[in-house]
Amino acid sequence: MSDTAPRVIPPTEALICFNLYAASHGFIRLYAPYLEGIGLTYPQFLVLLTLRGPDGQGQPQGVGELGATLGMESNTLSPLLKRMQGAGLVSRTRSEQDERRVVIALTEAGRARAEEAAAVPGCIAEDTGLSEEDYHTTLAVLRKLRRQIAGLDGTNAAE
Amino acid sequence: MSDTAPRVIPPTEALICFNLYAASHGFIRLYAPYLEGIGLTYPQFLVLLTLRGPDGQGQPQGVGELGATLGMESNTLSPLLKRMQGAGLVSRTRSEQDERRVVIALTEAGRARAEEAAAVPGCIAEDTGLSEEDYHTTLAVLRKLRRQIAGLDGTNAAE
DNA sequence: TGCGATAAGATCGTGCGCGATTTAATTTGC
DNA sequence: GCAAATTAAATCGCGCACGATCTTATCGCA
Repeated sequence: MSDTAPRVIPPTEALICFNLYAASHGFIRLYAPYLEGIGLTYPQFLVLLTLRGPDGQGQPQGVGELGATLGMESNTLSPLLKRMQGAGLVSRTRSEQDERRVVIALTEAGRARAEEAAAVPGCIAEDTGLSEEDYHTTLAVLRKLRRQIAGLDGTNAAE
Repeated sequence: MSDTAPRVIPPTEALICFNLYAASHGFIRLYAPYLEGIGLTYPQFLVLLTLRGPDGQGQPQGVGELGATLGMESNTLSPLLKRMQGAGLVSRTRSEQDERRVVIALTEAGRARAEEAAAVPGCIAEDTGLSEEDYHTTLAVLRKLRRQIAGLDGTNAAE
């Protein structure tokens, strides 16, 4: 039984990046059963929430805007959005003002699905049993960390 | 210019899981140029660090132990380790005591590469400009979070 | 007005993650 | 001592991530 516990502390445990990596995947595993229940993958869930907007009044947006919000690029989003279109959740239409742009909008089914999706984080929060205070501290630490590393990777060097 | 900034705060920003997701991928992007320089992917880097051990005196271990440390399973590790074997970094040998087990050991080249890998986190830490204090707070928050969600996903229900 | 530069998406190849299944070896129960 | 249950790893399929490249549309500017 206690053979499962590692003899020494693995070196990865001291790294912020590994703890982020492990925590992120851990959280996605928590979401999995809920998302599977409504037929979404985790990134699709994020896209749906973004299109829905904070108050359920989100507007259609281009692939690029969506990507800027979520930290994804067209090489990830294009196939993902095509799958979501195939599932009847979003529409993809070329902008008439700028034929390069593809505007993504929720379909009726997509809007309904987004409502279901919006309820999931609450369930997870309950599961984790994280206190209100811990929640806010954690969020603050993570957002500070993200700001710290934003535009540090060569892209977005200037603002 | 300021058109890039979102008009409203995206709902995903309020989620711990998205902030973990974004920060994790952000960090991996920071590591990328360094790891590319030594011919490693990020998960391969983690495997190499784990095998190296905290003091460079790590011992060979089974696929399962490696997976328990890194939060991966054989469906991820098996092909990954085969690629690392192909690159001459590790050896994969069936245990004689238990023929089900496959023991992973660093080759000489692997040990050398692990030393290079062990130097990378220091470079990143410099890049980020994170203070000693912030580093420890962040690490503490993340490890607490991981403990909070560990064994909450149905697997590992009991200890 | 026309042409080079830039920008928005799409496509392709490779390598993870992970659910589901398979194969093979060990342990357990009788 | 042997069949059933358990365990370790591998395999398969699909969906991200992401670097690199391609296509097409718009912009800049002489």
